[in-house]
Parts: sequence; structure tokens; C-alpha cells
Amino acid sequence: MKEISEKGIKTKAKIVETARELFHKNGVKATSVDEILKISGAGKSQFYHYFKNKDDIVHAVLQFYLEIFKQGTGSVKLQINSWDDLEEFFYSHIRGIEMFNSERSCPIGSIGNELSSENELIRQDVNLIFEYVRNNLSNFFADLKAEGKLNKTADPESLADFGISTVQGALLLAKVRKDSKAAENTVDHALKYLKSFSK
Amino acid sequence: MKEISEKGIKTKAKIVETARELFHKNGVKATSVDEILKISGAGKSQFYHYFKNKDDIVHAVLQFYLEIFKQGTGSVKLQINSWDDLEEFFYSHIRGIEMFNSERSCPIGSIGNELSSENELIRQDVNLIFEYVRNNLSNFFADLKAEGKLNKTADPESLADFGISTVQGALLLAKVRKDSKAAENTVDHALKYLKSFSK
Amino acid sequence: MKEISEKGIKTKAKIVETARELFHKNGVKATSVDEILKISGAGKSQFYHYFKNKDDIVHAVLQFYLEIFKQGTGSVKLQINSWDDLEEFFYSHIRGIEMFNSERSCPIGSIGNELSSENELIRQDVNLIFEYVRNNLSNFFADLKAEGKLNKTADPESLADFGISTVQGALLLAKVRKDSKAAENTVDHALKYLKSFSK
Amino acid sequence: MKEISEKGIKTKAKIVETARELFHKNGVKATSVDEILKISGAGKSQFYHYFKNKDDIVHAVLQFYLEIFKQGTGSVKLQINSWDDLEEFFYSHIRGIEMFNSERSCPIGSIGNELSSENELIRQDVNLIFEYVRNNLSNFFADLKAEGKLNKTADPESLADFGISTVQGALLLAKVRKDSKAAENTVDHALKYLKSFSK
DNA sequence: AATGAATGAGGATTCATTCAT
DNA sequence: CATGAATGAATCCTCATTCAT
Repeated sequence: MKEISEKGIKTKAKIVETARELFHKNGVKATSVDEILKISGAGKSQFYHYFKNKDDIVHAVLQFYLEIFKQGTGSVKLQINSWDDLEEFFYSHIRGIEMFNSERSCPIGSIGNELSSENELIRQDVNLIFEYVRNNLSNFFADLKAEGKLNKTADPESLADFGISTVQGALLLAKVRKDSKAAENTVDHALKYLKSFSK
Repeated sequence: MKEISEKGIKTKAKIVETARELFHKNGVKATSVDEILKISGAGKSQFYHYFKNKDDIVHAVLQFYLEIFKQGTGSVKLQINSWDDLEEFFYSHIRGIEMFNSERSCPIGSIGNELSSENELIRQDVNLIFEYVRNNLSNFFADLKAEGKLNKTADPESLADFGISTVQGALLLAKVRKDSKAAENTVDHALKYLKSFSK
Repeated sequence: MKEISEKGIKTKAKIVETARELFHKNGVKATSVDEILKISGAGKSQFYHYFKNKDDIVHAVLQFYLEIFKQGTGSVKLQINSWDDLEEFFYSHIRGIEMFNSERSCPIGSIGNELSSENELIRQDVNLIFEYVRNNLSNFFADLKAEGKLNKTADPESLADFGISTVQGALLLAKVRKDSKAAENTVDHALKYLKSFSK
Repeated sequence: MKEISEKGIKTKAKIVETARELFHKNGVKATSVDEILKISGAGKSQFYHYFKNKDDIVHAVLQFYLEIFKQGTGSVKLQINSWDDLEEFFYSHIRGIEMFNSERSCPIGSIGNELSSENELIRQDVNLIFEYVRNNLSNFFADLKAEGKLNKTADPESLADFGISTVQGALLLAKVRKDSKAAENTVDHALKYLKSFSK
């Protein structure tokens, strides 16, 4: 009994993992359900046993990202308590790019990019993750401010948004350029700007 | 004779214009050749008369964007000769977002985001446009520097990349959030940072 | 123990009842096993525990109809001992139509309609019910005849068939027209004709 | 140029004809688009070149039936100007049954029987045909009445509905019974009843 | 008696592209 | 320059059914 469900969970996890990789590599639209199943080795209709439809697995993949953000088990850490942590946050993204030869941008951002007005639910999923990241960044700035270590004029939330935007833009630029140098520069500038609020 | 070819040019332009709009609205993958033709009113094989294949029309659309950048006929001006021009460059993007209710990001960047390793030629097309923008921005900074109006430590090219990245990231964030506020903030910060090099 | 089996019976009955409703509403082919189970709340393999296959539940549904005919527990009574009973037999069908806004025809007849040459067993099930109804009708006419209350030339069996046909045709017409008026008229005519044999 | 369209028309007609036959034989739901195409020999997507979707070919098939009714080119004639013509109308249906070994009912009625509330457009198509038949029958009765050859109390329209219902019911009964005898009897009775209004 | 994961063929529909004229 | 019929692989998804526990 236990084994059954474990087997089921494994199949489902395998599908999610495969989908995650393919979405990141080729995009959501360019990834077919069949391809996911072929690579994950799952039977054709196992997919629809576990997921309502294709949108549902995009949702599952995004849930997965949110989960590892919350658990801190991914390559990008969101427990940001120092300027060093913030640096690490930025640079971990750059390392992520390089891991894939600058051929991919942010797996979450690129799903957001593919959205059209018909994907409202997916948009909310992506947004939820962005909000989560934003909160973690802005909390760091707010804490600094509370401690009197940040310029009074600094707005934690808008600084957080600035941080997210620069990272997303940097990753996209790296992908288009197939070179991470510009992304690195961007991130350096962004960090420099953010630190300028420190006191 | 002449009329025929003019008609032909019009048909082709209509197809490009329709494709451009659909690519921006729904993405390249999500836009079918049939849809482009149905909306543009062109016959099925007109398409393959003017374009080798679907990639070819993506190419044509990107060429179109490059063209209006060069001619300065679009909403985004790249003739940047003053800080005011630079501001206008940034804010014109924000206005672009708002025109579409924050439901779309950059039409060029989003094509770049959809790329996979199999779209090398398209990647080069997108990159060409990014390079063009980058050059225009970096020339502005380089000119300032030559005139002694920019901090000596400032690197025109990396500042240009920073500018492009923040704009791209801001637009993506706006689309995901369906709200342009964060994008505005991002752009404000970016401008503030860039101006900090002025002297 | 007893409770388990009762629960089992309940589950089975629930499945049959749900199937019966869906078959009537949408047809047999248009009703999937999954849909039956989802609505009846039964687990996937409960179905195959109780029924050999989909045909088997069609069989069970038809058995159910035969049963309520025999027990006289349905809305259509087959204990026909007077012209009033016969009228009631006809008009109860009309009421049945109206109960479903003239959107359904006879639940048994419509299963018969869907038959193809590969559903021989189901055909026999449907036929059995039609025979049962026919017998009840023809017995009524035969009894009348024996009592000298029916025209000698009247053939009980063919009058019974006539009765069934007009009812089936009337129900179909009502469904197609989404209006029960024509069905009412048909039934009126049929009754008038049948009564014309009375003496 | 002319040949192209003729070829196109032929392909389309072949698809309609095949669909018509399969719908009659197995029902609409039980007939897959693939089956229609395999038998008609048409390529997979020719279907969607000519028909919007599956419903659209049901529509086309029903249009076809209406057409041959109007043109009088089918086995059932609707130009009814005499009691003989009416008899022929009824008996041609019986012959139709027998041609298919009493394994099929009315091709139009059986489409009507398969309807669910989601097929409103198809319902209207079927209804249109039934209306057309009804009109032809009722016109016959109305003309007789105008000529003083029909009982004053007779209502042409309701008699027409009665005629349609008995035929539809008779055909369904024959299919369920796999025997045309009951249908014949039904039709005999119906005719006898209708003629009873003659004077 | 019951669970629900697994199967894989088949469902309708859309895709980019080519061909004949 | 233009037409639109034809192709067939690929799309997402549902089907009835079986299996392991």
C-alpha cells in the first residue's frame, strides 16, 4: 500500500522534473506533453492521471520552484540577512546562466514571458513566486532600515523590485547574447547601486 | 505591373504587421501561420511566396523592428544625445507597457526569451537589435565621457548593458504583475544610478 | 460484514443510478465510465468489480428499467386493465418529457437507437423490455377482445406495437422540437385510433 | 482552375457521403473522424480544410438530407398529392428498413435521438428537416381539407406530426426488434387512421 | 470488497509545409 | 503574383480496461 503510493509519487515527481527541465530548455509552448512523457518514461495517460491538463503541470512546476525557494534547497538562497547574502543571491543567478552556457534565462521568468491573456492562473503562479522573492529582498532592506543601516529615503519594496528586474533582465540579455559577461556587469552595477543606500 | 507589385508589397507588409502584433500578444510559438493569414486576410500560399518558413517571418518581424529603430519612426527613440533623451528612452518603454494594460513585455525581448538552442539564426537577429540599442546607449555615455561630463571610472558599454537589462527586466516584471508600478520604480532607480556617474 | 456488503450494494446501486441518469441525459456513447464514477463518487476499480465492462452496466441499467416496470414502481405503469389505464400509460410518457424540458426522449428507446450491429446483447436487452411492454399492452387488448369489448378484426399484438411506436416516435419528436405539443397530439391521435376499436 | 475546385468538391462530397453512411450505421458518437477519413480515402487534415469540426460535418450530412428531400432525389418522396403518395411515403420508409436488414432506424431521427443539450445547433438542423417533412404532410392534408375532402375536425398539422411520429417510432421499433413486421403494422394502422378522416 | 496507479490505443483538432494549377 | 487543395506528423486529451497491492 505504502509502496503503491510511493511509486505513484515517484512517477509524478519524475514527470514534474522532466517538465521542469524541458520548460527551462525550450519553453512551455515548445514542450509537448508527449515529449515530457517519452523522456520521463511514463505511460501516455499517467500524465492525465496526475495532472488535469498541460496548464496543470506548468502549475506543478511553478509550485516546485516555490517549494525549493521556501526550503532553501535550490541553488538560489532567499534567506538574505547580510549584504554578502544579497551578493550571493545575485551571483548565484549568474552561475546558473553559466551552467547552461548562457543558453537559458530564468526558468520562472521565461514562463512569465510566454504568458498571454488566456493564462491568468499561470500568471498568478509566477507572480506568487516573484512576490515571495520580492518579500525576502524587501525584508532585508526593511530590517537594515530599522537598524538604521539604510538611508532613510530608501524604499525597501521598490529596491526589491529593482533587484528582481535587474536579475531578470540580466539573464535575458545573457541568453540573447549567449554570453554572461553583460549579465555580470549588470549585476555588479545593481549591487553597487543598492549598496549606495547603505550607511 | 507596378500596381501588382505594390499590391504584393502591401500583402507582405500586412502579413508582417499582423505577425508582429500576434507575436507580441501571444508569443511566437503560440501564433500559428494560419492565424496570421486569417487575420491578415492573405491567402494560404501567399505566405510561402514571401517567406521561406515560419522562422523567416520571425526574422522579417525582427528586421522590421530594427528598421524602425534606425529610422526613429517608432515610439522608442534611440537618438540619445542628452539625459533627457535617455529618460525618454526609459519612460517610453513604460508607456508602451501601459498601452497594453501591462499584459505584454518587450516584443523583441520576449522573442529572445522564447529561444531555444535550435533557433540560432533568430537569436542572432534579436542580438543584432540589442547590439544596436546597446551601441546607441553606449555612444551617449562615451560622448559624455569624451566631453568630461561622465565619471572617468564609468564604462559606457557596461552602463548600456545595465540600461537594457533593467528595461527588459522591468517590462517582464510588469507583465507578470499586470501592473506597471514596479517597472516604473525600477526605471527610476536605474536612471538615478546612471545619472550618478554624471559630473 | 453485513454492513460491508450493504455498502457494496449501495455503491453498486449508486453507480447504476448515476449511469442511468447520464445515459438518459447524454446517451451511452457520450457517457464515459470515468464520468459515471466521478459523479457517483465510486472508486475507479469499484466499477470493474461490479461490472464486467461498459456494456455490462448498460445491461444493468436496462435490467433496472425492466425491474421497475415489473414492480410498477416507476412513473410509467404497465398494469393496464382499463382504457383509463391505457390513457395514463400514454400520458405518463408525455409528463416524463415535460419533466426534462423536452430535452430527452425515452431512456430505453434512445439506448436502442444508439445500437449498432456490434451490440447484439444490448439489443436483446432493449428488445426484452419492449416485448414486456408489448405483452402488457396486447394482453389488455386481448382481454377486451375475449370479453367482446373489442372489434373482432383488431389484432392485439399489432395494436400494442402501434402503441409503442407512437409513444417512441412522439418522444423523439418532442426532443427534436424541444416542445412536447406535437407529442401530445400524436398520443391523442393514437388513443383515439385505439379506442375506435372499442365497442 | 475549374478542375481544382472540382477535385476539391469531390473530396468533400466523398467525406460527406462516407460520414452519412457511418452515422447511419453506427451513430454519430460512435463514428470517429479518423474512420471517416480512412474510408473516404481523404488525408487527415483535408477534413479540417472542409469542415470546421465534427459537428460541422454532422451539419453537412443533415444539409445533404434536406437537399435530397427538396430535390426529390432520394428514396423517400415528399411531393405528396394523393393518398397513394402518402402510402408511398410511409412504405418507402419500411423498404428502407428492410434494405438494411432492420438494423438501422431513420438516419435523421437517430441523429436527433443522440442529441444532448450541448448540441443545440445540430438539434436545429434536425428540426429543420422534420419541419420540412411536416410541412409537406400538413400541406397535403390542408389541401384536401380546402377541397372538402377531409373531415372538418381534422387538424392538418397535428395529423402531420402524428405521421412523422409513427414513422420514427416504427423505424426505431424495427431496429430494436431486428424485424420490420411491427413497423409495417404500425404504418398500416397509422395510414388507416389518417384515411379515416377522408370523406 | 476496495484502492488507485498504470496501460496504450484512440479521440478531436492544429500544425507547418508543399503541390498542382 | 495568386489560389486553395492536399499532406501527414504532431498537438492535447479521453477512452475503456487491467494490474499490483
